[in-house]
Order: sequence, then C-alpha cells, then structure tokens
Amino acid sequence: MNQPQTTPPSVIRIEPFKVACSNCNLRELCLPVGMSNEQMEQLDAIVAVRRTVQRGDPLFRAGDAFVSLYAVRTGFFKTRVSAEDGRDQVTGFQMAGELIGLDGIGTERHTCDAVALEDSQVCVIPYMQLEELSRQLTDLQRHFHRIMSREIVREHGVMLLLGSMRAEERLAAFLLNLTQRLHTRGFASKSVVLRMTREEIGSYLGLKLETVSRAFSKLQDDGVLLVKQRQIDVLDAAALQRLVNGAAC
Amino acid sequence: MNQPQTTPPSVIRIEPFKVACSNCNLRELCLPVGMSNEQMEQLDAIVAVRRTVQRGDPLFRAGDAFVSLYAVRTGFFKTRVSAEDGRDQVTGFQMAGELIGLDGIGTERHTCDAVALEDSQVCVIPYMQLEELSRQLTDLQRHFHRIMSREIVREHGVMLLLGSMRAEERLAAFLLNLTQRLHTRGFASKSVVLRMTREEIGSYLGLKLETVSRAFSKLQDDGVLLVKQRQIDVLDAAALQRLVNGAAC
DNA sequence: CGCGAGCTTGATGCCGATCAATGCATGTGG
DNA sequence: CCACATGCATTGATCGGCATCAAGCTCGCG
Repeated sequence: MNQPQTTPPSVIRIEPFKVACSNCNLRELCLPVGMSNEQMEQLDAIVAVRRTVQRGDPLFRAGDAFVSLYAVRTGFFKTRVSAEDGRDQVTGFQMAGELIGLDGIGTERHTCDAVALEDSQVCVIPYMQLEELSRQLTDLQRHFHRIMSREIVREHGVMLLLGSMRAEERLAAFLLNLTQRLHTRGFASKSVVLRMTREEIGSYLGLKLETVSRAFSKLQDDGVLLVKQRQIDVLDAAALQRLVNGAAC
Repeated sequence: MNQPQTTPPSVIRIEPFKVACSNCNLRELCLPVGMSNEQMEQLDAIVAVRRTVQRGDPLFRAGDAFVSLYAVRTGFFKTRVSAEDGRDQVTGFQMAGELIGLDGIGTERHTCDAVALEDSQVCVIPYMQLEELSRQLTDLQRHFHRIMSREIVREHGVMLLLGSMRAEERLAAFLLNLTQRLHTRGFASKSVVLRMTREEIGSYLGLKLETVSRAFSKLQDDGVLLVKQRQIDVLDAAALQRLVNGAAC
C-alpha cells in the first residue's frame, strides 16, 4: 500500500557506482551539512562507493574490522548489541541521512551489529580519509563532531527512557521521535508505516513484545492512535507529548 | 578510613594556575594518550586553567553555553539528565582522567548537569582551541575521536543493562565497571569506597534506592561482597562476572 | 548529645513478564 | 485457487520482581 519512506531496490545493481554528495537530496541532513559546493566535491572524492544491503542482512557485525562509516541513503536499519548469554538490545534505528558505525572508531572493531530492516542503500565513507579531510575542512570537522555529540545526547535520552518511564510513556516517546525524524525528511508525520517488528521495538524500549502490543492497543482505545498492524496513525500528538512529559503522574 | 581514590582539596586555592599535561600523572589515561612530548607541550598551551569544584556543586548545568570540555584531575563527578516533570537519570560517573562535557558539542549548550560528588579539580579544555589543535595533530584528533566513540559504546552497554538485566545483575555490572576503572588507575580493585549514594546508584541503574540496598544485602548474604555502608569489599569477583553474563539464567 | 542524611529491612501492591491460545497477513506448493 | 505453513500481532490469565510505603537503624557532625 502506501509506504512513504521506502525506496524499493529497483533494477540498479552495479555495486560500486559513482556517487556525489553534491547532488544528493540528503545533503542537508547528512554529513555535508553546511559545506560549500567546493568542499562537497572534496567529500565526493572520498565517498566513492555505495553498497546495497538486502532486508535482514547485516551491514556489519560486532567484531568486524572497522574501516568505514556508512550514511543511510535509502532504507532503514537497526543497530543491536549482544551479551555473551544471548541477551540483546536494539540500540537505535537509522533512517535516510543518518550515520552508522561510529561505535567502531574506539577500538577499530565494530561493537554492534547493523541490520537492514528493508532493502537499503548506504554510502561508504572510508574513515581514514574522512579523518584526513576533516583536518582540512573545518566545517566538516565541526559537523562530524556534532554528529557524534548528538549521538551521545540521544543515548542519554534513551537511558532516561529506559531508567524511568513506564511502558506506555516509552512507546509514546518512541513514536514521537520517529514521526519527528520522518517529518524532517518531508514525510507526513501523522501516518507511519513501521519498519520494525513489535519485538524489535520492545528490545529498543526494554519491553517484551506483548507489552508493546498492549501499549499500542491502549493508546488506540484512548483515541491517541489508530493501529492497523504496522500502519500507525497519530490522532492526538499532544496526548503523546503529555505522556512523555508525565502530566499523567 | 582508607579512601584510595580521594585527593582532598588541600591548601592550593589559586584558581587559574599553571598546568602541564606533559607533567601530569594522568597523561596515560587522559587526552594526551600516545602524544609525543612536543605535541603535549602544544596541548599544554591550550589547557591553561584548572578549576576546583566543591562537593555537591555543579561543574555545569543543562542549558549552560558550551565552551570547554573538562578533564577530571582529582575527585569524582556524576552527570545527570532531567525531564521536564522532574524525573532524572544519572548518565554516568566520571573519575580521574575522564572527559566531561562532550554532550555540549552538538548544540553548543550543555544538555546535562555535571555535579561533583566530592571536592574535585578539573582541567579546562577550551573546545575551539582543541578543535584547531586537533587539525594539526593527527594523534590528538584520532584520540579525541576514540574517546567520543568509546563513550557511545559505553552507553550502548548501559542501554543493554537498563533494557534487559535484573537488579542484582545491574549492580554486579556497575561494581565490576567501577573496580576495573579503579584498577586501571592503580588502586586496589577489591576494596572500594563508593562516592555516590544508593539513590544515585539507583538512578544510574534504573532502580529505586531500596532495591539497590537489597541487592547489596543479597550479594553480601551470598558471600560475594562485604558491605559496610559505602565501603565495599569484593570477595568473589568471578561471581559478579557470572551474574553479569547471566550464567544464573 | 541529639539531629539529620543516608541506609536497611519489612509488608504490600502493581506493572510488566511469562505462558498460552487465537487471529491475521503473506507466501508457497499442490 | 485453495490448503497450509509461517511469521507477526493481539489478547487473556497468572506470576514475579521491583516500587512503594513505612519503620527503625547507623554514623557523622554541629
């Protein structure tokens, strides 16, 4: 049906093909934010390759050598950390324009898995070259640091959520975050088709899938959402916001 | 009694006084890791000021303009994010050699509070100058990126903890992390004097203070710890490790 | 000495986990 | 095209871990 944020893999399959940030419609969301045309051309020179990842396939796994960062061009990913005993935790969902792989810089190995939730395409950014270029381009350096810092801040928010919110509040926060990010990308924020299962949402929110399902049902009963499987319509965004803030307490 | 990781404020009170990374006994833990003497002197030139922070006082607050990063020289801090409704969450505890303030880079404002848990001293690192210097010193740039990346990875670990561990396991993970970091700094890792209250530990671990207290008591009953208020002796580190991994399940 | 902050311990209740059954959509092979 | 399998979602019943409420304890300090 209508799946606004999907771009099907299409016929193009030539794997390493020519890429240009300067031409990319995501340049205002992605790494090149605030760069001049000339600067962007220098970035084009290092971001030379795209890679397609089939739904369900990993972009990388924990333990893989870290070589590149990845910018999501189309599609949708989750990142996931695992404990030895098999417990795992979804640490984030990434959509177009977002960077994946920052976890690898610290140890030169990835520490989490990144898995495509739908057929996706990423731009490959060789890290060594990015480092070098960012020594020359102040704006790039600045923006790269901001991206890392914002990731840290985002995770603070998740910690707050996991540490002190109740199930319904967590789901509300999750939905608001998702719709805001879609809105930024020019999609209607009232209607979302989720790319992830209840179980994946649960893993991200520290809940079991049944609890996620019940929270969806509750929000539907309260007239806040309209839930039809993965198709979610937000009827009362203000109510979601109130839940997140905790006016209910 | 013995409080290994404390350095009392002492008589020195001259606020902005001369500092030298190249002379600092923390240089192998802190920002200058892996830098040559010459490079360190350049770093000395920008890290010109130390600041003392009294126990209970904030180093900065959420909303403050972001100007500098801070390296803990002596003492102990917590960082904390707050929601509008007053809920808050401790996002980390920082000890000697660790960097505070990375959250501010993204928006040029701090997004969390940093509070001293004991009388402390920090080295002030003006961010603009650090950025500039790291354009010249590859090693500094590299190390700075690693620090940010590791912070992201650390937070992934906390998310795993908050999302999927039970109270006792969380406490075990917390204690192991703490003792490891103390060990790195040359302190006996079997005996710790906690710098934070049960409530602060609870906030970090997503638990109430009573639950933290009960978990301590349980671990004592099981012969894993010896708990005397804030004085903790680890009798069976392997048991703690087993808890974290989940061999009990 | 007495106060107060922080810690411990007990009793009770609730939220979310767990277990289990059913429903729904998609896809595949007969 | 239908029968069936499969993966995912919903819903109900019960259980358990942690929160909450409450009382007493410890220790440092004015």
